[in-house]
Amino acid sequence: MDYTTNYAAAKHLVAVDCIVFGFDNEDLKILLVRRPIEPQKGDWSLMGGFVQQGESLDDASKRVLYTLTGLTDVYLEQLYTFGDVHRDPVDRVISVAYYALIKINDYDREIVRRNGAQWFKVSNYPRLIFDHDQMVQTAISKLRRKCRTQPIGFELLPEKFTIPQLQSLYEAILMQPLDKRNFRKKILSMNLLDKLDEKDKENSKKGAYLYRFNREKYETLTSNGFSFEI
Amino acid sequence: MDYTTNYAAAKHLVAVDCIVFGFDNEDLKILLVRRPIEPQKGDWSLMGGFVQQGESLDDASKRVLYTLTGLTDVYLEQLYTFGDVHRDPVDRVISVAYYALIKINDYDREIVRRNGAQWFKVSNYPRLIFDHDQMVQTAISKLRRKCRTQPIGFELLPEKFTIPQLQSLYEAILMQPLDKRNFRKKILSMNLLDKLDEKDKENSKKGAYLYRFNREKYETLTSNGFSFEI
DNA sequence: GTCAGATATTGTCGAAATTACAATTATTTG
DNA sequence: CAAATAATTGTAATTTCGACAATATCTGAC
Repeated sequence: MDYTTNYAAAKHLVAVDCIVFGFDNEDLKILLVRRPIEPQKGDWSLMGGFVQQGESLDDASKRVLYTLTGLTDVYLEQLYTFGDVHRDPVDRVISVAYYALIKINDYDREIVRRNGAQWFKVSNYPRLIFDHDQMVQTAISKLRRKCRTQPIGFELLPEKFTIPQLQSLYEAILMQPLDKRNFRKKILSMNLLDKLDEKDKENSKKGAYLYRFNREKYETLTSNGFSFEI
Repeated sequence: MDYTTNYAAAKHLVAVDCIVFGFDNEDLKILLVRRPIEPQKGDWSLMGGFVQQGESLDDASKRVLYTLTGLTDVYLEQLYTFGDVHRDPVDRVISVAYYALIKINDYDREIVRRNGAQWFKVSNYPRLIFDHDQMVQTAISKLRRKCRTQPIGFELLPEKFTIPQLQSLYEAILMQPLDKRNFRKKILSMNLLDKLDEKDKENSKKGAYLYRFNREKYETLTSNGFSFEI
């Protein structure tokens, strides 16, 4: 910041809003809440909260996410800051949007229920308050771009997952079908997955082998110039 | 934003800081100013200013850039919001960083001189106040990533430019030499440049043909599924 | 006016990556 | 044991990428 203008300093309300993504082996979803106060009480919205004195933006986003899901230590990244003067029709509020990638069954269902939260497909979710729809679209774009060059998709899957599960995750994010043989070839050729001796039999009669993402391998390869690419 | 927490609202100083990039046919550069007030008066810093009541973030960044360079209508994009509590040792200030790409000879030299501004190579610039160094590094990373998939490099070149000029811009941003034949082949194969009948003779005896980026062609191609890639 | 110097411009070939495409395997259930 | 379901595997054609060097054009010096 700087003091090089002739303008007097002005203080602002600053909020964080969280786009929480999950994947249910079928669709990419976002977690929405019903706004508990006026104006627009009861309308669907992102989960948010004001940044406190002595609280960093990252800490505020973690707090908001914890309040909603009971989760800590999840993938959480700053997305964009929305600062139009009238984005909130009542007060002028600058909002820093964050997006989180969570394993959809890991959150505390009780806390979520208490918050009136609900999962919606990103392909079909209700009208949101203010500019929250723009936030969601920005987040989807970013996720779609980023998942191609960074191994962040795994944040949306359980620890152990199958190749077809991983493929359908990518298909849901990218909104396009992928070739089974080519997908498997590519992902396995990167040598980032450890094949386990277990099979998942929930989704097929034959059963599919489970794999685990090996972050250490990823970091070793990356430091040697490797770059992830789907 | 939301009111769903038990915390009382707190207001914050919000600033914008601008990383201004230029290219002098040789090096990628940033424009820095000397901080005019205490603390750390006289130290090098990014140009910044506080966000006013009734002023959007985008407008604030445009104002700061205009104050520094006299320019309007330049490429200006939000980068990241820096919100650590003690990033400014005196006051708690949340800063939204923007980066600008300008044609290095287009700015008003008088205004720049009055601001005590100076261009520095991104490969060698002085220590900056607060977390401004982190801002610059974040901006360079973003530029390096983005210039490969979006035609933003042209913002740093004059209206008319030669292929070797364009190549040395990319070499400066990416910090790696590129093959002349392959570069020319690739860029021309995209059909985004109009070849002019003029030559630039400043930089060589033979002279190099001038080209112009054709934004309409780019948009047509893009809407047909084309994607820019260096 | 000729030569040296400097940069612009052009093409080919082998390697690597990408794409398209279909049969077989393993298991469960009726 | 037949049918149904999803997982798993390979190959060939195409395209893209990367490496690599000779020629063209102009200026300025002599």
